Amino acid sequence: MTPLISEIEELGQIKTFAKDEYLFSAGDKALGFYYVIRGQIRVYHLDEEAKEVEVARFGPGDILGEAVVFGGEVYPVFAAAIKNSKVLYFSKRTVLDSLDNRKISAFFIQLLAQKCIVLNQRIESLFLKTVRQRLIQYLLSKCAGQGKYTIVLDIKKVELARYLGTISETMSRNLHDLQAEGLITVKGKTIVIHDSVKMHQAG
Amino acid sequence: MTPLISEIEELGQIKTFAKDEYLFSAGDKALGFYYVIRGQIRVYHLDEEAKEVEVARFGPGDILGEAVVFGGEVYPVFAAAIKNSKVLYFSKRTVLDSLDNRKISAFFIQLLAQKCIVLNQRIESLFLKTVRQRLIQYLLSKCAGQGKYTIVLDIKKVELARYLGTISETMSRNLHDLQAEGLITVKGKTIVIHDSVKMHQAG
DNA sequence: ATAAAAAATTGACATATGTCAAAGAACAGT
DNA sequence: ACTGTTCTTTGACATATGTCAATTTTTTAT
Repeated sequence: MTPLISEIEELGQIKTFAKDEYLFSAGDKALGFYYVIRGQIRVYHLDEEAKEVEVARFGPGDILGEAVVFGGEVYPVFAAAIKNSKVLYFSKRTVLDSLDNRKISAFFIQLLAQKCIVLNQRIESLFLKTVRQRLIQYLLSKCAGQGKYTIVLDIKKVELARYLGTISETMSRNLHDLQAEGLITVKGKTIVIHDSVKMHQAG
Repeated sequence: MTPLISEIEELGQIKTFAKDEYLFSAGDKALGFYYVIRGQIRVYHLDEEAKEVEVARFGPGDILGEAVVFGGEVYPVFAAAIKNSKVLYFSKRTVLDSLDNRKISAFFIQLLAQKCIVLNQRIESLFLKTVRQRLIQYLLSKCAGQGKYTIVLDIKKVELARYLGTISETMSRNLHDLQAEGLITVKGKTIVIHDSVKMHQAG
């Protein structure tokens, strides 16, 4: 989620993509990037057996492709809409020509810097050895402070599993264990954390 | 490795750090970042048992701390020199005041964008299931094209193991296996890849 | 050269995790 | 409400990996 500033909004042009339509393909020259207004974008690449492996998903308020536009040559992945989507498209030329504007350049510097920080956190959490630890950390990251919290997952559990670097079966078992230990209550997509402090200790 | 441009070099001030001296500590306000001229900087954080966990290492030509300066508030980690080191220090104020200069802002945008790309690649490689796959990918990344290659590790094997998200024992066994399969020859820090194509297939 | 310290390898072993398969639960469309 | 589809959970099982401990190799210092 990144709110745009008006100076930048003006640079973009509105585009719409129907469900399953491509924004770009791997290998395409990176000529522009996208701000999602409405809908959802799936980013994936193909493995050896030409099977799609999802690497990220972007929704309203997210920006995608900017790192490649500013720091690379060609998109390394595919991007396709999974719902009818509305986006703001920013062409590389237009944006580069606007970097004289201090507000605009500062915006992108901050945007990219924050992305770096998030990516670094992601890497660190992948270094946590067990799925249990990664799962606990993820759940705790969804609630601030201490006490009791209710989390409602906004993604499918398969997707959460992938995000945590595992598969749904293993995650399911870990959720089950945490529940058996009395740390959480799971009901469909709703997860109640009974005590975030105890939860943290259990990691 | 990032070569500086003269406009930016002028903004920095030379500082030296003795072996084991701190550049900054976790929790410190992020008031500036560093370009390493000579020496080596260890970046780490402390786990629950107050044990140091290294997360990165920076050498000549590397820039550290810039993402936090541009996109955060406080350093999330510790940084200390592991050799006597010479660096260029850039204060946040000085750099922010210089973003009117198009060349300077473009430099940082590209720098951060490329870092994002590298971090994304890192995340993707951590998603490769087995240590074997990650090791093979790492070795292949060290040699371009196809054919026979000789790699000389410039880091300790424990460090490479950590980088790959594993421990030295497991890496050692995997190197042994690859050698037994005739794919590589290991002699100390020197690793010879006999055929990068076969190597790739073995992943 | 020799001794001491650090790094790397190897073995034995427990276990968390992925794979395969099947059963249950939640969901969407008619 | 019913039916087909998708998502989730559970079980049985093989295995890659981390842990602990011992040994060998390499590096460093005297």
